Amino acid sequence: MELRHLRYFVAVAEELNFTKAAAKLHLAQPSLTRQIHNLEEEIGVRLLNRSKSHVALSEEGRSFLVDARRILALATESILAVQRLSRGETGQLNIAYLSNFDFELLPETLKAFRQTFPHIALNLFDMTPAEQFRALEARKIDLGFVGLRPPATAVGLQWESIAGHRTVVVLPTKHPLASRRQVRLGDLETMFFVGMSEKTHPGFRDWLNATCQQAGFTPRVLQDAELEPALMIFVAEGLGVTLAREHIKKLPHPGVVFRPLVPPVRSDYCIAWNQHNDSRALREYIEIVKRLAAFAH
Amino acid sequence: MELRHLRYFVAVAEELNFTKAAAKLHLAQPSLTRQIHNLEEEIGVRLLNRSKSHVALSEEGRSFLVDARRILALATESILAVQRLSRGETGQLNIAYLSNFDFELLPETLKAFRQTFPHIALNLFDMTPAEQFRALEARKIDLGFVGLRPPATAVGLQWESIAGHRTVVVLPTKHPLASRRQVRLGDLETMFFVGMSEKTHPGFRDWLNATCQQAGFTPRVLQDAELEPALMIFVAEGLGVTLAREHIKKLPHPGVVFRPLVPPVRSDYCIAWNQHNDSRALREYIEIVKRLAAFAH
DNA sequence: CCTGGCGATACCTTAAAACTATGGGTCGCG
DNA sequence: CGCGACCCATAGTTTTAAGGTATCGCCAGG
Repeated sequence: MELRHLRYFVAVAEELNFTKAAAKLHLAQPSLTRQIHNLEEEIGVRLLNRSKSHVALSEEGRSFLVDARRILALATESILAVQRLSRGETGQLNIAYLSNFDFELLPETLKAFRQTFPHIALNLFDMTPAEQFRALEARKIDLGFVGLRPPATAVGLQWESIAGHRTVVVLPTKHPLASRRQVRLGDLETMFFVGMSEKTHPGFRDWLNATCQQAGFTPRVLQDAELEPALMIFVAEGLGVTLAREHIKKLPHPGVVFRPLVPPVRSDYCIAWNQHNDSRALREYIEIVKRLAAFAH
Repeated sequence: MELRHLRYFVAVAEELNFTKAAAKLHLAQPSLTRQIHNLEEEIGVRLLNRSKSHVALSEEGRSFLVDARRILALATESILAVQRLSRGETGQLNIAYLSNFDFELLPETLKAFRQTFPHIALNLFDMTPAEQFRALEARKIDLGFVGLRPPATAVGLQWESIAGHRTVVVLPTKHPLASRRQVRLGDLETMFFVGMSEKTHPGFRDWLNATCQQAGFTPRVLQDAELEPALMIFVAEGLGVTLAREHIKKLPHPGVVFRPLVPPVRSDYCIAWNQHNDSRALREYIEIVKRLAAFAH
């Protein structure tokens, strides 16, 4: 059975006259007769009762007509839907971010995107970087504001740095260095550090090591936190110091102070996506992020 | 676009390999390639991303795949459904009756039908005879327990008498004839009658006239009732007498008595259906009614 | 009883689906 | 690094089946 058979059957059912239905289909009447016969033969059910000079739907024909119309409507609607999708008139974009480490670029770019592509649904998900990497690999989300560079274990991901944030030192209030207005990276060489767990922030340790290496030392990490609030608690309790992007200041915590580094140290903020993701909405959104990121510098 | 294109596309989408998909479809690979190309060209959307030696679904392809599967499933399900219908495994039978004038044959036949065709849905509707005739013409119902013979105005209806019910006289308690154990039809010649309205019981007047004609007179009808309970009230109030099938006794009413006719007069009880209705369930049901009706004699 | 309209049938034409053969590219393995 | 296996695309041919023409037979209406 092909859609053609359904189209022909619906036409005959509407006209109840093979000759007229054939004309409407721009078809010769015998061709139509034959196709309907073929259809009835294939499904093994008489759909039309033909007395000489009169055609009527059988009970089965009436029932099948409903289904035939539904199938045809679904087919044309599916074509239109996929065409709309390819023209970018519909679609969705699933974006993940880390609520504890959000910054202006996310709402700005969402607003800009929504203006240009108002018909694309934007879905936001709050995930840790590790969750984002998994979701990107599984194509559950299209783009993640991961911050950290994707670790080597996350295959197939593409990333781009969209900002160079100032790095600050996070200290307990009662820490000797807290009295200074600014801190040199080398001052931290002898300190114990707290960090983010690799389970939730894969690549954090690499980043911390690489950053400290600029001052020629490897940080000694005593304790890992799974989420940012826990990190602040650990620092406040004096378990160690840590480095973080300046945006951590938006998460103030009693017993914790932030001090700028001299000379300033910048750390990348990355977005990541699946390199096999050919979503047009994604491409457009990345363009917007890049443009606004460049503008912000 | 034909269902073939969808079948082929789904196969390729499942295998992500033209050669294997072609084998699964018992098809040469170039044919499959061409059909997919044709499909993409017709709808104007790239559904598959082919790098040399790798096939992947595009975003549009993923979306279209869902629809394609739905359409194919609907198509096969529709065929199965209409086949079940033609085998009598499914279907429905809409039957109307007059609740005020019901008799044993209805529940008996329903029970017998349900035993033989347990998968056919039986829908019952309470309608006046006039409503039943209209519904039969409009094919809203398949069969009506109309009682009366279809009037000439109801075209395309077929009917059959399934019982010859005894006719009784309906009298006010205080009526002179009420004191008799039985009444002759001729005794009613001088009486005033109440009857059923032609609006709700088309053909009632014809039946009443034809019955009285057996005694050589034409009844003088003073008042019409739209429903049976109203008829009983009118008789009780002394507006007139009337004739009815014996089953009217199931509707006792204070101030009303029933008296048999001597010699007995029988009146047909008819079922009616649309002569163009080729429903298998209907045919089977009529057979059951005829069989049980013959048995009841 | 004839005529017009309709569907079925027979036979032919044409379009397109399917096949074979083959090319050229990529990937993986030795 | 090169060879072979695999894979999709293309070209040309065959085959299938959809579409067209002519015509028949049959009912319905005049």
